[in-house]
Parts: sequence; C-alpha cells; structure tokens
Amino acid sequence: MPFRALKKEVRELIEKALKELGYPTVDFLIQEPPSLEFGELSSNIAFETAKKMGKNPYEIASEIASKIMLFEKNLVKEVSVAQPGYLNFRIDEYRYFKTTIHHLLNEKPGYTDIGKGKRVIVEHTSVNPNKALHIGHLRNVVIGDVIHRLLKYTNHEVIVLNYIDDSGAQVADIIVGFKFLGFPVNPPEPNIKFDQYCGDYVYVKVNQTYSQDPRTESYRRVVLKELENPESEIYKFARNMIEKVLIEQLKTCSEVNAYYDCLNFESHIIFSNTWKKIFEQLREKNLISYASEGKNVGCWVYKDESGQEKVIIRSDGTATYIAKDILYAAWKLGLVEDFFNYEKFFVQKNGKMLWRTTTSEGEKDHPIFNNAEMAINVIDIRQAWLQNIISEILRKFVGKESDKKYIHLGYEVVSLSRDTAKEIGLEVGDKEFVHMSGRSGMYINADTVLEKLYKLSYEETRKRNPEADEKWLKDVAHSIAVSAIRYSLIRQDLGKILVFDLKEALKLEGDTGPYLQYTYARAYNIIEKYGKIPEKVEVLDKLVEDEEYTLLIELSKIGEKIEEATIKLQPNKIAEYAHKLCLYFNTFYEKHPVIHEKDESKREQRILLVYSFTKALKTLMELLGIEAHKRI
RNA sequence: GGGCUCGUAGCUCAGCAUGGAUAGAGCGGCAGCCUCCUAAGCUGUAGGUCGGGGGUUCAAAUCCCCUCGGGCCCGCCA
Repeated sequence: MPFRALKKEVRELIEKALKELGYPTVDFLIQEPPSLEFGELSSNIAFETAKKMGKNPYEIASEIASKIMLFEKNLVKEVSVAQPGYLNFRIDEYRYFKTTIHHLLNEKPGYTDIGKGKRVIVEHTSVNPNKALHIGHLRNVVIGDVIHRLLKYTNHEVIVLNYIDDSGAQVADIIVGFKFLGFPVNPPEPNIKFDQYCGDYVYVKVNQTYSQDPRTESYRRVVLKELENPESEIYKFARNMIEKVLIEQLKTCSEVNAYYDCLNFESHIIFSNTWKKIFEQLREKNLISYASEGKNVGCWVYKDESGQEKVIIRSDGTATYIAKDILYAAWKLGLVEDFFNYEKFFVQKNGKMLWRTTTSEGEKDHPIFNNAEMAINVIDIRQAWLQNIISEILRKFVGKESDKKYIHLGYEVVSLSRDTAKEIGLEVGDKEFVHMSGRSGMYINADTVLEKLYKLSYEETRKRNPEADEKWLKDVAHSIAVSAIRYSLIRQDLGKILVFDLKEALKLEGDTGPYLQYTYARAYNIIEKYGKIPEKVEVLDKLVEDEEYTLLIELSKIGEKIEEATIKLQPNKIAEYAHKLCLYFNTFYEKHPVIHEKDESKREQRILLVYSFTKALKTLMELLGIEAHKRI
C-alpha cells in the first residue's frame, strides 16, 4: 500500500531526526495538507514538541528538517518548513507513482489483511415476512451488503444472516386477513407480487378494520397463540404464506445484488432448555436481578448503565422479547450450543446456496453459521436503546478478556420528501419530510422505485446505443437502475435521516452510481481501443501533468480508504472516494489525450494510468455492489 | 420528565474521532465546451456569521458549557 508506506517512511524520518536532536518523544500526526501545494504529507510534530519544551514551533520544524537525510530509495524527495511550524514532505513522483501503479495492477488493489482469522456475522434485511420491502428496508439491505463486501474483501470470514420474524404481530395480521376477514389468498390480478399484495393491501386493510371495529383485534390474539403450535392448522397455513412472501422479498434483494447464507426464523429459537441455561448464568453473574418492589415487582430485570430498568422475565415466568434477543446474540457469538436445525432452501442467483433454519431434523452436513467473534447487526436507530442493552449484557457476559463483540450498526430512517409524500397522496402539513408507515400504507416500495429507474435508464441507454441488441440493453439498464438506487442509499452518513425524493433518486448524473459506471466505461473504452496493455514500464517519467499527478496521488490511497471504511463501518466512505476518483479521472480525460497522444512513451504511460484507474474503480464498485460494464 | 441524535452554500451532503495553513463536493442558477479516446461528461462563475451565545487555546466547523430548532427512544407488545 503505497500511501501507507509513505506515511510510515515520513514517521520514521521524523523519529530518527528527533532522536538525533535529543528531543523527547511525543505523539504526533502525519496528515494530508489542505492543498498539494504544500506537499503530499505534513506533520504537526513541531507544535507538539514546542508545547512540551516551550520553544518556537517554526524553529523546531527547521531543526528537524535539517536533520532529515534523504537517499535514493526514499519515497520522499524534499522536506520543507512552513509557517507557523508545519513540516511538509514532498514525494519523489517517479518512484512513488511506479509503486502506486505496481500496487494497483495487483490481483486485489487496496487489499489489506485486517480480517485474517476473524469470523464475523453480518445480519441485515430482517423484514417482517408480511409485506414487500419499501425504500427504507432497502437502506438496511444495502448498508448490510456493503459492510459484508468490505469485510470479505479485507479477508474476514463473513456469514450473512437474515432474521425472519415469523411469529410476531405483523405476520399474524395478514393471517387474520386471510382466515377471519375473508381476503382471498391470491391477489386479484395475477401479475401483482405476492409480498406487495400482502403488505399494500391485506396488511393495511386489516389494520383499518381493527381501528374501525376494535373487536376484530381479538382475532390477532387467536392467531398469535396458534402460531406457537406447530401442529395447528393455522400454523401450517401461515408457514406457507410466510414462505411465499419471503421468496418475493428475496427476489427484490437479489435484484439489487444482495445475498445471504442463512435465514434464521424467530420461531425456531427454542426457548426452554437453552434459555434456562443462559438465564442461570446471567443470574450467577448478577447481570439480572429480581425486583421485589416497584413497578416491575416480581420480574427479573436488567438495569442498564444509566440506571434504567428493562424486564427480562415477566412476573408470570415467561421471557420477554429481549430475552430472546439475548439468547440469539449469545448464539451468534458461540456462547451457547447451536440449537438450530438447518435445511437447504434454494440456490441464489449468485450461485450460492441459501440455507434456513427448520423445525424438522434438517441436514447434518451444514455449514457453521454461528460462533463468530463479532456480530454486526444492521438495525435502524430506533432500536438503539434495546440494542445497547443487549451489547452491554453480552459485554459483561463474555468478560473483559474476551474479544467477542456484539455490535449494533444503527442507521437513521428513510423518510419521504414533501414532494414525494404529496405525490403518493399523504398529508404533509408544514413538515419538511414525512416518516413512512407500513401499517397505514404510507411508503414507497423498493420494487416501484427500481422499476421507474429501469424504464428511465433503458430509454437513456437505448438512445445512446441505437444498434445494441435487446438483451444487452435490458441487462445494462437494470444494472444502471441498481447502481442508482444502491448509491443513493449508501452515499450518506448512517447517522443522518435520508430524505427520499423520487425525482432526486431518478437522476443519473452528478454524484450517482451511474456516474461511476459511465466513467468506468469511458476509461475502459480507451483500453479496449488501444488493444493492449504496455509491458511493464520501468520509469514513469512522462506523467507530469497536474491532472495525472492528482489522480495518481488519490489512487495511491485506495488501501487506506478501504481499511478505514471497514474498521469504522462507514460504507459511505467508499462511495465518496470512488466519486472523487471519478471526478479526477474525468478532469484528466477531458484535458489530455491518451490514444491520440503523439509521444509514444507518454502514451504508454497514460494507458497504464488509465488501466490502473479502471482496476481501482472496478474494485470500489464491487464493494458498493455496482456492476462495472465495458460499455453503457 | 429522562435519554439519544441531527443542524455546514437555495437543495442534498463531505469535513468533526486525533483542534491548525484559503471550510470542500454534487444538484440547481448563470456563462461556455462535442470536425478529437462515450457530453450520463468538462470548464468558468455566483453562492457560507459552519443554528445562536459563552468558554478553553497561540489557534475552534472540530473540544467543553448553555441555548434554540428538527427527529427518535423510554410497556410485564414484538
């Protein structure tokens, strides 16, 4: 990794100089200066030393600079001092660029081995199986999927799970609709997706019925009870409905390139024995306590670090929802024996087998889906408090010496912009945005957005490629639609509400996924037209233009960027970086000819640059789950 | 009432962890660029009291305190 090597070299140069000067060791930073005019790297060492010794930072910087000796093999070429005391470093371009290009032509550009030997579970999607995915669920899917891709790329052993809440109120509601309120089991029109029919129609109507006639709510209680009995007719019926919805939901997920290893059904988390064991341990470790007075009298409760109480075991001895989560979390980290049975579900579009948990004996020969040292759970931020309790309990449960970690990766919700909310007929009042609600039908389905995007990009692609065949057009149009939606859901910081605006989402220009795809195609086109990649160029002495320099420097940071995004679980960093690279590339592209460059060695070096760029961009696009086409 | 979170250009967002050198992009506006590698592109230009106030510091968008505004969470529901 060239940029890291450069940083390391600079640090060593400074440390050596400090030693020679006899200055004390202090913490200091190697940073990127605000402008490349100052150099490629800079350090605050003089400020830190000055603080400690009560001297002038500029003088100290000068002293350090004078002690730094540079040799032929160094990546750094020049050291300078700037007011009020910065120590700036300039690279030896030829040497550094050669290292960079060499690195990018590797099998895996930007590869870092931070995940070696680490087993990680990523759980995402986890949509109740009674409705189609809306645009908010899709944010979850895309975040989880990109995290999984990042971890995988950095050599983690990753397991992707999708938790299916098959025994909750939401599923019960559609069963009420079918069994008690007379909704037909088949959609009125055959081309309606079953998940959409259940969510958009049955679920919404059933909830309307509840509020119009509260007596009907008793049906839900009946169904919920029946769902606990695997022998009951309602259970078998529900199982069938759930599977039909699930298959449709998973179609949407695979449309946007998200795949899973296993579906874990809530109803299969066997409570009795396993829960008792872990309950005993929680009690032994004093993590939960019996409330003998107060509002939770008779319950076993957990007191969180801020003193708030949460009931774990009700006064009637039954476990609450969070108890099940604790057990499930313990399963993920391999703290309890594996209580699930597994069976094969189907082979996904990416060729990977999808497994699911089962009430039957299942298959003995199945992959191990738990026992991770880190469990990342992508769940929206409204669950933050409960999730924090689970993390706390597990942290205390495993003890300080353990590396096992339960992580809630929270993200803010997706809401609808004024315009988009109005468009689907919602009351907006004077609000800037409106929250979605599944129960009242106030949302936009993921499939709807995808379809609109598809039509748009199909037209655009056809216009640009009038001679192209239908299959290619469809393929590319679909992939552009996916890139647009994925990018728009991932480009923003997880902690910010994503205000979804349909008009905005349908843009294919600017800071979007299609912009990356377009840039890739443009760059690739050069390589294809030229017809060959030059043999290794020994010196890169002709890449002297500003635009080449900026692009190369930015390219050299790929490993650091990937590592940072992975460690900090910030997938938006990848989108941002890829976009920046494309900006730099397009600037270069507009200004400097490659194929038409007359100087042969300059031409060859530019080809190498463009080729390295395509390799880097393709890597980043794969991490984002966006396809790189040779032509769009 | 308790807790969490967001507030940076007309709009959508980076930057804040580790305080530093002129606060960055995209969209939208305006003015331009296709006899030359894909104009889903590029160039130029206008646009910012970094919500407000105070503090710490040689230095604050960044740290601390207060405050205003938006959003969320706080059931022996899941």
